Amino acid sequence: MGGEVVERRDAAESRRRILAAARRLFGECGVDAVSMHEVGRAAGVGQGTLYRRFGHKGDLCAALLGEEIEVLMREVQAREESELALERLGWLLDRISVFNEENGALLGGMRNAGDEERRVEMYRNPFYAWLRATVRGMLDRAVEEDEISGLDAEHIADVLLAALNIDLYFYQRRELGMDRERIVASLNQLLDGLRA
Amino acid sequence: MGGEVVERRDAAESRRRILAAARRLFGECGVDAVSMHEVGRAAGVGQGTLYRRFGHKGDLCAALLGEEIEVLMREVQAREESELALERLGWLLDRISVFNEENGALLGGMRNAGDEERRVEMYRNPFYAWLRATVRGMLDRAVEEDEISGLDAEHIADVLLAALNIDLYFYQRRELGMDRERIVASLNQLLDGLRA
DNA sequence: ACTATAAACGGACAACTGTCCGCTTGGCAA
DNA sequence: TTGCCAAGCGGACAGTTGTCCGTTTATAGT
Repeated sequence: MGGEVVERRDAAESRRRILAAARRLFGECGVDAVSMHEVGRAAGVGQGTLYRRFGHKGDLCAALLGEEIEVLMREVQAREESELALERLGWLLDRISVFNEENGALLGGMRNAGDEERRVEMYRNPFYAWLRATVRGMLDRAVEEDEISGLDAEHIADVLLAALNIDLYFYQRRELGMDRERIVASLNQLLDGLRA
Repeated sequence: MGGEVVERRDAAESRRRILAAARRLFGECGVDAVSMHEVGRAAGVGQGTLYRRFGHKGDLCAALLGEEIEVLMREVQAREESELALERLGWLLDRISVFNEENGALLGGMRNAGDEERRVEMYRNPFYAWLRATVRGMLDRAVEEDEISGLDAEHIADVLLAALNIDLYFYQRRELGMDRERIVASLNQLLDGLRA
């Protein structure tokens, strides 16, 4: 196992240049206004090289989010076992809304998809899988500790995350004028309803 | 008011031909495998004509769904006032899951989007707006009648609909192996938690 | 019937995505 | 050091989306 072959030096350099160029261009012009060709040109690599590393713009966004995601994961792990599971879950939902506020552009970039395969790919993404497993774990724990009862934790984990998906979130924030606190509070009320 | 100018005869004929061609091609090859140019060619109209009527493939899918949507709307209206609001809502969620099963391909086509504008457009779509208003109305009614209490109906309406969005639905059905009944039952449990 | 004109038409075109493939090169083994 | 070759590279290219604009046509008014 662990057949991980190390990346060749030129390949690592290309990856670094691509990510740097993408970070700069996305920041300056917005994700949607930058084409993959522009990223390649700015990074000084050809299309083949670009697409070899990142199959599409969403991959690039996901890679750029990597660092932020690790911060989030560490914060979650640091809280482990420190309080009631349901309170930790409430905190996580709040934290995800903050993540949305801070990383909306890249999260949005990950959701651009031209066919069903791409759209479903979102849910297979390791970040989503981790969130899903984490939320589900908290729900399971809350059931074990008799904080709540009678729910399908696997399904409800998806429901809670769907409620915070970036497209809906932006729509609610910008077009419906809801604020972050209201959205989080409403989800917490929903969880409260499950209290045993 | 009602400044509705009638569609010119040639325009109406084009629309008819486009919808017929799209219905056939989407049915035969799947929405994603058919390009807008192919639809135009099959319909015997140019690109200009095609895009004049339907700004993008999602519009075309929405138009093809029109009839099914009207059936759904009439069914909902027929149930009006016939029972407790919360039961009507439970029924509607079940009905939406059936709609997903039957119209997944076209619903999916409406979600293909290459930028944020397009992604948010989904929520402005009249069908979504109607669903949203309907679910919210049922929740408001349930609060009035003291069936439930303490919830943000406007927000929860979006949550319930997000829980049934076609991408998540397909993922749960096909990759997680959940069945329709389980998904609907879990949402109903969630609603039960809100009972006063 | 005739004319004016707004609406509709169609296809060329520009931009973007993603793939393919022949050339180049880093790194290992002899 | 040399030679090998898998990995990497780049840019041409095919397919798609969506726009633009010169031409045609339905229809209302005379």
